[in-house]
Amino acid sequence: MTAEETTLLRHTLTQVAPLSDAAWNDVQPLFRGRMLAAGDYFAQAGEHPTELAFVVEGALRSFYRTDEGNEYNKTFFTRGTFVGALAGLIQNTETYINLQALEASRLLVTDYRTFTALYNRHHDLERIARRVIEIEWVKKEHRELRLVLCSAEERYVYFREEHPDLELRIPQYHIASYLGITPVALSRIRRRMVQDGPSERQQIPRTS
Amino acid sequence: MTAEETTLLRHTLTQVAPLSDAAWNDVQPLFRGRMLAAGDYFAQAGEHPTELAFVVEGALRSFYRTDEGNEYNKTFFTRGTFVGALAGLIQNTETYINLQALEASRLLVTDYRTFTALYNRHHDLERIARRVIEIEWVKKEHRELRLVLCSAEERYVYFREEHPDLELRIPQYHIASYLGITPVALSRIRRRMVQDGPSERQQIPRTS
DNA sequence: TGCTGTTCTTAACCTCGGTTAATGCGCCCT
DNA sequence: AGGGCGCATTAACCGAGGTTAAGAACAGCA
Repeated sequence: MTAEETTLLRHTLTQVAPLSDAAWNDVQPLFRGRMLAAGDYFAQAGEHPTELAFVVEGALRSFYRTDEGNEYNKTFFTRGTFVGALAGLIQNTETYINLQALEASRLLVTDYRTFTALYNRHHDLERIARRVIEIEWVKKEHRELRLVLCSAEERYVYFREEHPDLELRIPQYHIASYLGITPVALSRIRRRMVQDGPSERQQIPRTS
Repeated sequence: MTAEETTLLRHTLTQVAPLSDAAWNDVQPLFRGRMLAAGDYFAQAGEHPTELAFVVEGALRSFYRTDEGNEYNKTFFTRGTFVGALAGLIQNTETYINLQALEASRLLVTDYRTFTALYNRHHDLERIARRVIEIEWVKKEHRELRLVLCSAEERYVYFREEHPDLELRIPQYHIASYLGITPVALSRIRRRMVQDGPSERQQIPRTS
């Protein structure tokens, strides 16, 4: 773990709510650096997840795989975000979500139970955790509204605004899966957009 | 506020995580009873929300209204649940969500800022808040998966399992809106189901 | 009793996205 | 150079759900 990496982690935590030096001194040694190659899994459906990570470099996706083997990309994770099989960690159950590196990625990894145990000693840390999950909840609400109220083309435009860097780094079928459509449909949409120009879209409140 | 009402509130909080008597003694006086008639609003889009409520009796819906006046029912709230324009409360901004009573409803209402200020004095209260929002996050994840991976018919079946009491109490167009379809489509689905019997459905992990 | 408003149903037509399959393109390998 | 592979595109067809509009059932009420 380089100084730059821990600084990014500390900075990210502090941005959410104040973090005391005492809490940080307990938090910092819990994390270990880890490299993932493209295609490597950080968590797999059916496993009981135990780890939480912070992305320093690279990109990951969380996805759900149906019984028939279809995949739905739920979220993309890039530099400065936390990644983990949250539902499994929170409920202390097996996860049904897969977490996979889309490219070579650098993570800071901690044991989730050990981390949350610190909440007892450091109230400020639990406050940060509360704020983080609240913010994530709001993001989920926005995503829900887009899924229901926006066309696939509108969702595609939003994706490009949300992840301007990602579009060129990952294959289009991953983007299609994130939008909840097939690669064929995304290709049609892209053609329509270059021919006719992007059409007007619903104003769904923005995250951040 | 009757004793039965405060008992339900305390019981609901305690189920999430331990609640000290000291914290409860500070929490309890913050809440005031309020009745809503069917159709009354607890929060309206464009307002800056300040209140959080606990449903003791009745039913409410949260919904988003598009620029064209179309409504999408995001959630139903019934006895024993918390209701509020969460995104607005959390981010201290105007809300884009409406909260409306679907039938005569009894709420216990508190000022959100006053309530969250208690987190400073009572760590256990902030823990409960963290757990509550975590659980809500998991519910949102499940809803997202259903929206993307399940057909309208499958979502309808899930709705009936999730709210077995509600189906008979509220008009079908509210259910259709919750499912993200039109009343016409729901009517078609209902006919298909009584004729052919409900079809097989995707196994999306259950909430609760 | 009839009028009115609300909700649900049904039918006819249309659109968007799914499905399947063929084609093309770039890239890696030997 | 040639073969193979992964990915994007395109076309043809299909089906779920949207749209519009017309009835049916029912309740409230003068």
